[in-house]
Amino acid sequence: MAKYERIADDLRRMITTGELPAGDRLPSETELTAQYRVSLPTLRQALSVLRAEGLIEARHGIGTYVRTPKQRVKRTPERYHEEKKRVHLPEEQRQRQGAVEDDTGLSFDDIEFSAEFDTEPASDTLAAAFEVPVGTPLLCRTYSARSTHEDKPLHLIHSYLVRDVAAQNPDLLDAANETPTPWPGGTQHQLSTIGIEIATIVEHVTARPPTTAETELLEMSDGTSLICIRKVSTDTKGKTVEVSDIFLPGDRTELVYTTKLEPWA
Amino acid sequence: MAKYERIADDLRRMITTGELPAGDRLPSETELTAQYRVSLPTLRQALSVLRAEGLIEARHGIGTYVRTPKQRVKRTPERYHEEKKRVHLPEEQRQRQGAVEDDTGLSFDDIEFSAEFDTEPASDTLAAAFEVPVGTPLLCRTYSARSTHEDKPLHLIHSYLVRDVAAQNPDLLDAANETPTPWPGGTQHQLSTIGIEIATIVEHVTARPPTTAETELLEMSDGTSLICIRKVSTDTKGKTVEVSDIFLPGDRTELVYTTKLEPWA
DNA sequence: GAGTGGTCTAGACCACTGT
DNA sequence: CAGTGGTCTAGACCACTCC
Repeated sequence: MAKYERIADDLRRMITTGELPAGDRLPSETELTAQYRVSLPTLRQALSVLRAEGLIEARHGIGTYVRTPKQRVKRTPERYHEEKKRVHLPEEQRQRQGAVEDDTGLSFDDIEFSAEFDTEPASDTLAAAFEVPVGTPLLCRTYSARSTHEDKPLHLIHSYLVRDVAAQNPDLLDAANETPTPWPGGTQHQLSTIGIEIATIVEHVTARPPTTAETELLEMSDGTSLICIRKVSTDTKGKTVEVSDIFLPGDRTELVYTTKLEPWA
Repeated sequence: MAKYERIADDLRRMITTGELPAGDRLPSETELTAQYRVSLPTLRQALSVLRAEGLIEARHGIGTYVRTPKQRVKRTPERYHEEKKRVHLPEEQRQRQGAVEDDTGLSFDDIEFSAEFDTEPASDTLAAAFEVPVGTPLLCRTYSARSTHEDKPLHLIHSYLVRDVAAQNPDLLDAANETPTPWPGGTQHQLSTIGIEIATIVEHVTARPPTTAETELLEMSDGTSLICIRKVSTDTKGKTVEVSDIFLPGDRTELVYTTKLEPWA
């Protein structure tokens, strides 16, 4: 077994048994090289393993610390039921309760919101989902949200609509209607303005390491995973009307799905 | 910007644009050091970034390759409905169709199954879930499955039951009844033998990098995430009767959850 | 045996943080 | 300023794979 693996195993054991409690500072790199009788690069390789596993966190100029688990924001499909119920409420009520607030438990005023609109030709997979030719213009809306109290983004969303369909209500094409506050009532209300009722939402959940760009956008630390949800919304006739890619920081998110089974006769 | 970041960015661009297609071999490390005019450790740092992102894969003694995306096994809560329906079928039918087969589309004979039973004192979180005192003996059952055709495990599961409850049917305590083939009809049938009917299943989904031990157990490669599902099953009276921790390789799994919304009046 | 990636060393300098 | 982690070098040897 390699030296760096032995060191990583030893430190991991100390962390998981609580010998090195969460939040504690590890000895400095030079101290650890002396302790384990290895060169600095070798020691750093051991630390990089633990960093990749999310066990420790290095703070430049300060020290290396045992990471403390983050409070997780729960996200359930209940939000979609609530969003649908809100569609026919008066605007004032729609405005005060949005989907983001459902998830986070934060109030409307605590959330910083940003939206950016763009038009893109449909890729293979998106064209297939919408059942339109590849290259069909899609309205691509990019949303992000962050709490004003906490320092990190809550999510990053790319939402796709067929542009010609969305254009039936020109207000839907203008990002200005979602800046600085989101459209009151969310996407389901937006679609209702062009006669669309969402009947089914399917979420496809995957997870992978973030790219460096995603790490920066979501301000994720090393040793965390990115949860990706492809959300496909279909109307009452079974036609796909919206596709969203939702990116969530894996160390701060928990998805909750409830299945109710039919009772035996 | 650091040299290794420039190199990683350059190679990442070539991969994502298709200039370096999936499956292609990268130039050798010595070639790349010459090309980018850097030392070997610096170049290797650049490659380690891309490996952590899951973009490339090094094969010792052969070369470094652009990774090809894996076929994902879909997993939906539909399995739980099917499992419940099967409980009252005759054993022969139960045996030929198990939950693992539902997920993978593989037939009964293509799956290699292993089970190991153990008794553990309840931890804080498990005790809270079962509403029993901390330290109460729990039956901990560890399952894993792999396809006989493919080479990698499909999942790793720890299933917990209160030991005294399970002991009402001594067959449930004996791993021999699940080796080499799983209990016909799965956990829901097992619980039915002691008068328990599952009414609700809640899945809590999180994702994180695997530890080195988990990487080995599930034969995951670098640059992949671990999907963790804590599955809590409650009976018709709302009592928690089973808790499972399900671990899935993030690069080979897709979770699919469908939400049907109530129509507007 | 030739070529590949994996490990390790000793030492240097830089960048960040706190005092 | 001192102490910390971040980057980089030149060079060595090992382990694996293929011919």
